[in-house]
This record gives sequence, structure tokens and C-alpha cells, in this order.
Amino acid sequence: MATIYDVAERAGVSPATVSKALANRQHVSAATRARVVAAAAELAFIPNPIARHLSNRRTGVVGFLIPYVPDYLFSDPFLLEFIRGMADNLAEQDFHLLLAMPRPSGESGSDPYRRLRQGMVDGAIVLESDGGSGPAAALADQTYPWITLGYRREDDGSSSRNLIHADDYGGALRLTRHLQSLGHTRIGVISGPHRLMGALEERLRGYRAAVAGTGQRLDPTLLTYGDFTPESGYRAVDQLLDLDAPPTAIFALNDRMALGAISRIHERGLRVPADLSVAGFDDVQAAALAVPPLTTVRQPGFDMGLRAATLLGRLIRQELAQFESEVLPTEVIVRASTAAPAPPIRR
Amino acid sequence: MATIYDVAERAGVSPATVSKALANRQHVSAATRARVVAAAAELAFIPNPIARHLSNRRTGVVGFLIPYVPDYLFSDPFLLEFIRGMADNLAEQDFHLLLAMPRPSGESGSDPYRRLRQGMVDGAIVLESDGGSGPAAALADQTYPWITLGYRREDDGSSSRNLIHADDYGGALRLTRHLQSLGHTRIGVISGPHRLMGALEERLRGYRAAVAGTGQRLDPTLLTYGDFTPESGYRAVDQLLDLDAPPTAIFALNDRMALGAISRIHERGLRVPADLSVAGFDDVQAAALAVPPLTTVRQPGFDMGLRAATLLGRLIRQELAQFESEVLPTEVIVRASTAAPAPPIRR
DNA sequence: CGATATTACGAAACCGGTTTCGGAATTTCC
DNA sequence: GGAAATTCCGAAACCGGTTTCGTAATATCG
Repeated sequence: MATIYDVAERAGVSPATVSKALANRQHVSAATRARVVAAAAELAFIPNPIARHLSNRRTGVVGFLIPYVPDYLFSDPFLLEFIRGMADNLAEQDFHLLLAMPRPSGESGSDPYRRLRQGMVDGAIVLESDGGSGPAAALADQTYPWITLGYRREDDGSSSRNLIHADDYGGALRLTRHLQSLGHTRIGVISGPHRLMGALEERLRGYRAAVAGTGQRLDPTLLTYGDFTPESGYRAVDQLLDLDAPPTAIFALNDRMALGAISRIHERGLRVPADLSVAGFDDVQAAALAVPPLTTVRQPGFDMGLRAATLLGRLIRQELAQFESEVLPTEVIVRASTAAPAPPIRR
Repeated sequence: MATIYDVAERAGVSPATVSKALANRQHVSAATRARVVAAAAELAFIPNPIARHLSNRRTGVVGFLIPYVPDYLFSDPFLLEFIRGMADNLAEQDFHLLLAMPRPSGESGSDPYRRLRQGMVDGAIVLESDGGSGPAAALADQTYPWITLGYRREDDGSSSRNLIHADDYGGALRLTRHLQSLGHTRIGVISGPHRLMGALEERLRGYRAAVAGTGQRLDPTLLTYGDFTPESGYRAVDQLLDLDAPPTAIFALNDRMALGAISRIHERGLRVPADLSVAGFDDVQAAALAVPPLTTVRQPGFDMGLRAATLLGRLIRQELAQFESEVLPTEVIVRASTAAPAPPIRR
């Protein structure tokens, strides 16, 4: 591997001049620059990034912290899209992406985020799934900038900064309105655990707003709680259909629960959407392949990762001190699992 | 940030001694070591990894190269499991994981693997999807060790080293035998493009071996070609069912095509598995949620990542010069989409 | 043409560790 | 008790860049 000293010798200049010439800085004559560039090319000189970083006091690495919430993680098709969006944009800004994934909580082992505390990164992007106490806490005392992908509340209740998330609220609102526009007035919901994650909390808020928008009072019996898994969607169907006044549509706050619900609905001898409409949220791969294909809400995973990377780069370069939370649009994807309610013959 | 000089001063020794003491090396008295350790603790000293790497000529970073094959990538639920398996194990070995994902082929831009050529990594893991000419080529002239996750043939046709993959052949073989044991003798196949990716080629080989095992001659009309997408599975169904002697079971070499096939089978008024059995390969999330749940083959993504990381670590530390390809077991998952063929009443 | 302003270049310091090697201090051995 | 062997420790070099700052060379100006 050629070093800057080799290049300097070949070009007949000092290493300092080589450094300046190759960085295209001032105070180097055109003739000298040309000689240096030629010498560097001949030697196939590639500056050692480690040495450069030591001098720069910058590492060129951005950390990506993922909480260990297995169900969320494995169920979330967007994680890859996030990563792709980030990696794509970070490469452009000349950053690396360093993954930090903690182990399953059982095996504590060493601090999963240790490397991020060693001054090994210039900034970080944190995926927050539970609204706060997770990995973000691990970065609270760090001096570098970081961005939250998701929702997070400050301890004092104030709204957070440096936040990027999808319009979960708006997506749920519009999806509920889609159901309403088909004629549904009793729409059951399969939500997450009572102690909600940020995103699902927002989705539920969207549903509530849509119901309130029609002047209806929210019927609490239409609100069931799952745990993100298909099985919990499956069980919620029984709870909803055994009501005295069952819903004509079910809105599951994620696709997996929606797919579980469809499966149970079929078992009970009902058809989707003829007897009961079902909608989800996420637009996972399975949604389009389901029988029937699932009406759902898509969020722009790639763009979220891209925006996070863009903004983090600006924070690192101090072109920006901070930003208010940035909300990316969601899109209602209408497929075949939703239709007008059946005339109220059967109950 | 405290440096080694600060610690040295506080402990009343030289930086060299601090370095040795903290690295637990010989030639440091117990008393001195204790003083150094105490001083380091008081100052919350964390060695600067960049400086350390510069001196060590090691970066502590391992690259992960992903080819840009969007369909493969986005459809592959194992990518995350790979990554998790790798990240998990690499963290234990004190390595970082650096992602290198090229852009969509249109936007050439800068060399997506540039960082991996700059001596920025100590080793790499390459995800190969097309049997050879992809990212592995980018590393051919590098001096550090790297491992292929997938299949790859040497140019001279010899079998490759440093290869890790699942037992695609065996999985397909056993799945086909499962269908045969149910009584199926005409099993249609939905394969990949004629120019196959490594893994699908192996799966097809497994199918062929199972058919040959019964003494049957392979009927070429039962072999159709898709392109990994559900739509191609959908279309393949028509081709297979319109045969003079249609199959009683369909084995799609990936789950997505299997799910597309099921969808088309339903449309044609047939039932799965009563009229036609369907099986896939991969065990994607959607497989378990499908109607009916899909019989398929699962591969150990996490373990593959973990093994890759383990072996790469040993290659980097030169505890190992190379290894023959390592094959991890696959498992047939029998669900409700396969059953005994219907008695040959309807044709 | 001489004084001044500007530019080009390089020596040296620096980033923060690790490692080599030599000398001093201590221990071992006869 | 003195020679030899061993142990501790630190000065200095090194990894490979960047940056500062002083000086030499050149350009500008009256």
C-alpha cells in the first residue's frame, strides 16, 4: 500500500503538499498539483482512512441502533428499507453505517452500544419502538448528534426534536375514512398492547379522530387489544364478532394482526369482504399476497431512512443545530379486503 | 475525553506502561498495574479506537456486501436474520459490521464498494445471489479474507472455498419426498429464470434427485420457469394446469411464487390442498399466514450469519487459512397446503 | 528598481495509541 | 557478597495522515 510519503517522494514534494494538493486546497500551484496527482495515480494511492480519521477527529461512521424487540423487528419489513435508505444516502455523504443490535435481553453480556460510546461514531440514528426508554437513553450523554426514527417523548413531556416518523396518525385517519365512505359505521379495531408503542398509539389516535369526525361516540367495545402477532388478531376476531352489535369492518393496526383476523374470519364461515371488511397497516409483503389482498396503509421506509441520513449529515457538519420532528406521508392502499357492508340481513 | 497521557500522568508512569498495563501484558508489576487501572477508572478512560487501529494496522471492521438484486433482496426475509446472526457474533469478537449496498444499477455513481478497497475493513462477507460475477469480483484483488454467503463457482470450474450456504439441495429433496409420500407422482415445479441463481439451481437439483429416486423419468413439461415474483407463480399455474396431464402437486422453488400460485389456483375454482397441493421454499413470514398455511422449507438464516462471522473472525486472526464450504441444515415445514392427491375423478 | 504584498512550499507538531529496545533495579545463584 | 539473570519501566519511534506557521519565492505597486 502506497502512503502519502511515497507519493511525496515520487512527485518531489513534501507530504504536506501532497495532502493539500489531493484535497484540492488553496496555496498549491497548478503545476505542482498536476505532478502530485500524476504521482498518486501511478502509485494507485488511496489515503488510509484510519489515519485520516485520527487526524480529523472524525470517524466517518454513523451508528444505527436497533432495540431488541424481536416481534417488532422481525415483523417489520421496513427495517430493510430504512437501512437501504440510510446506507444509500450516507454513502453519498462519505459515511459508513455501523450496526448496533443488542442481544436478546436474556444474555446481557457486554454493553451492546459500547462502540457508540467510544467516540467511534460521528452521529447516530436510533430506531425507537416503544416511545422512549430504549437505546436513546444510551446516547443521552453522548456529545455527538443523533436522530430518532420513530416516536419519543421527553421526560418533561415536551415534544422531542430530531425526530423522523411516518404520518401514522394521518394514515389511520384516512384508512378509517375509507371504510366510512364505503358505508361502515361500526368499525372494530385491533390495537397493540395497552401500553402502546409510539406508532400504534398514533394510529389509534387517527382512528379515533375519524370516528369523532362523524359525530359518533366511540364505542369502547369495538376496541380490542392484540400484541402484534397474527394469533392475537385471530383471537380478537372472536371477541369482536361475539358482540351483541358486531362491527361490519375490522381495522387492525398492523398487517400481521389483520392477516390473523382474516384467517379466523374464514374459519367462522364468513367471507372477506362480503361479510366483513378487514384492513391493516404497514403494507408488508404478505398483505398483497393475502387472500383476499389486504387493504392497508403504506409508509415510506426508504424515504424515512434517506431523510434521517440527510439530516444527520447536516447535524454532524453543523449546518443545522436541530430540527423539529419531520413527518413523512403515508398512503392508503385499497385492495380487495374492504367493500361496502352487507345489507343487515344476517346478524 | 481522557487520553492515555492523562492516565499516565495521574498514575505517575509513562504512556507505554499504561498501554501494557491495560492490555494485561507481561512485564508490568502488579502494584503498577493496579495504580494504572485505578487511574484509568477515575478518568473514565476509553482508548480511542481510531488511534488504536492506526497503530494495529487493523480496523476492527468487517464489511458486508450485498448485491443489488432488488427482488431477491426485498423478498428475502433472511437478510435480516443473516445480519442479526453476523452482528451478534461479530460484536462478541469486537468487530463492527459495515454495510455496503450498491445503488440500483441505473445510478452508477461512485464505486459502491470503494470503502472496502481502502483498507477500511479487516475482512468481508459477501452475499452472492447469482453464482458468481457480482460483488465477489470486487474483492478478488483484496488482501484480506472474505467469505461467501451463498454459492459461487471459481472461474476454472473448481469448487469454491470459504463458502457458507444452506442445504438447498437436501431441503428440496426432502420436500419432494414429502409430496411423494403423500402419493403424488406428478409434481410440477416453478423454478427461477433459466439462468439460475445458485440457491435455486440447487433446489432444482434436489427435486430432480427425488424424482429420479423413484425410478421415474423426469417429465420436462412439469418444469416451468418463473422470476421469483408472485405474478410469475400465478402465470405458471395456468401453464401447468393446462397440460394434458396436469400435476397433482406444485413445488415452487420460493414461497412468493408459491403464494402467487395459490392465488391463481383459487381463481380457477380449485382448492388447496384438496384439488392440488402446493409447497414453497424459504418459509417467509407470509407462508405461515397464507390461506391455507404453506408447506415449505426453512433455512437457518441466523445460524448462517453466525457461522460466517465466526469463521471470518478466525480467518482474520489467521487461526484458519481457509475452509471448505460449510452447509447448514434446512428443515421441511409441513403445513396445510399439502395433502394426498384427490382420487383421479376430475381431470 | 526597491519596498511591499502575496503565494508556494515544507519542517515540524499533532492526532492517540502500540511496540521496540535499552538501561536501571531487583532477584537468583554460587 | 559479587556476578549473572531476570524483571520493570520509559524514551523514542512508529502507524499515516492533517494542519500550523515560518520562510523562500514570486508578483504587485509606486
